[in-house]
Formats: sequence, C-alpha cells, structure tokens
Amino acid sequence: MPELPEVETLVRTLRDGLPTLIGRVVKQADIHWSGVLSGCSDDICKAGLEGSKFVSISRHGKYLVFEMRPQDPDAEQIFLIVHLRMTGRLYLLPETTACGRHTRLTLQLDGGLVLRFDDPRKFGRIRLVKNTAEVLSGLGQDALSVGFDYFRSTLSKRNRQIKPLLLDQSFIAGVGNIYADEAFFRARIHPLTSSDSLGKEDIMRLHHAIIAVLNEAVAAKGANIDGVFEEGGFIVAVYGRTAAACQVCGGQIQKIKVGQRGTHFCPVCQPLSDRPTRNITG
DNA sequence: CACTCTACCTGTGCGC
DNA sequence: TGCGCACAGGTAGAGT
Repeated sequence: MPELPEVETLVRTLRDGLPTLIGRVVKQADIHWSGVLSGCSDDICKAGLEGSKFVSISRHGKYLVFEMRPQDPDAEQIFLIVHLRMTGRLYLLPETTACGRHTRLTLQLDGGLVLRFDDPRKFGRIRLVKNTAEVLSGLGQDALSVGFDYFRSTLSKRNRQIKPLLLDQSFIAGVGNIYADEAFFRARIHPLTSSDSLGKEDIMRLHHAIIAVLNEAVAAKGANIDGVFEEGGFIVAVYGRTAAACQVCGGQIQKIKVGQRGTHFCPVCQPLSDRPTRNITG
C-alpha cells in the first residue's frame, strides 16, 4: 500500500515525467463512483475541476496536493487533495486508454491525456478545498524532515506503545505499517516498547532509521513487496517476511499484532525490555 | 484530552 | 471445482 515513498514517487512522476501533468487543463471530470469524493457533491466537484489547470503538485505525509487555477481569473484558487489509502492508484495516460474495472474518477485533459484514479477497495478519497489546511492542519510534521527535538520530546511525554504512536499521523505524517516495521528493525527497537521508556540513544537511532528508510525507499522509487506493492525497488527486511531468516542474525522473523496491525520483527535483534536498550551495540 | 476500537471495502488465498 | 471465510490496513468517527 502506498506510504510516503510511493506518494513522493508519484508526485515526481506526475510533475517531472514526460508527459507532465503540470499545465494540463481539465476538459471534463467523470465521476464513476460518488463515494470517492469527500466533502462535496459530484456537481460541485465537476464544476470546480472543469476548466481548471494543474499548477503545482506536492504532498504532505501520504496526502497528494494538486494546486489548481480556475479558468476564471476572479475565481478562488482550489486544491485537489488525494489520499490513495491502501489500493488507490493515479495514472496519467493517453486519452485512448480504456477505463479499468476499478476506475473511480477520470479527468479528461487537454493534450490528449487523462488522469485516472483507480481503487479496487474504494478506500481512497478525493477532496476539493479552497485551503489545504482544511485537510492538512491535523497532520504532524512530514516524516522525511521531522525534527529530532520534537520527535524526542513527544516520545518522552507520551506513554504509548511506540508503533501505534509512529503510525499516528497527527504526530508524524507519512509512516505506514510497512516502513514502521522496517524502521524499528533498523533501530533494533521492539514495536511494543513504551515510548517514554526509550533512552536518548534509542530515540536517536529510531529518528535516524525512519528518515534513512524513507529516503532509501524514495531513491528506489518505492517498495517492492510480492503481492502488495511491486512498482518500486526497495526490498523490505521484515515486513511480510514471517518465519524467514533475519538478515542480520539469522533468527526467525515473528509476526504479532500491535494496535490491531500485523507487525513483523526479529525477536533477537529487537528484544523487549523495560529498560532502554541503549546498551545494545553493533 | 488521550487513547482505543470499529466501520469502511474487496481481492486474495486458504481449508474443506 | 467451488464455496465460505479470514485477512490485509489508513483513516474518520464513535466509544471509553
């Protein structure tokens, strides 16, 4: 499922790729399933999109942000905000490409292109807003650039299992289930560890691991996991590798539930203790 | 306020 | 072969 690196890859593809989405004008918006829209009706959405031009593309956490300039110069600026959730995909395609079985929205563009949103599980959502804060204000700092002092002070103040906290988008935006498991493995931290029991060394390792894992995955254009997300080249060490050999110690990767989420870790490399694990080296 | 739990969805893979 | 079922999980919103 798309997390920060996959969303960042999509931003770069649509913005810098050939063809680019930047500068394209929406000729017609076709909503194939109304449920994909959040907070506005089909008609309002169509009216807002049709005639508008894509001006810029960015993201915060896992949210894609498309800045749109309406045809009418007096009209208010609008932003198209897309969340892919688990199975959502966006494609910029030639207009001759047929809709798929799971196409939820098609934007017909000038230049012989279409922007198509496909989502088999119907979890993904699209919003049209005048101000990005309507959607993004509840999010924490973007995970790729989260500050260490903020990270450390939040962990110390909270008394919560570290994994659900890391997945809390109001704390840090962009980390999902896959990269959380990868970051804990690298930092040698058990996902059930209480956040306020981590020492400064642990927190430094975790902070570094999150940013390193995400940066590597961005460089690889996303993850490559059999049957889950195969577009990129980033190979996971623990996610979905239940019972496989740990690549560091040869121990067996375990799967448990943490906060209702499937969680993969190496019980040897990531021991659970009440004390900070700062004495573990290597 | 802080945290936890459930609903939302459907393709996949398994056991029988 | 085909049926039923558990499972996957990000987020909103309800519950504790």
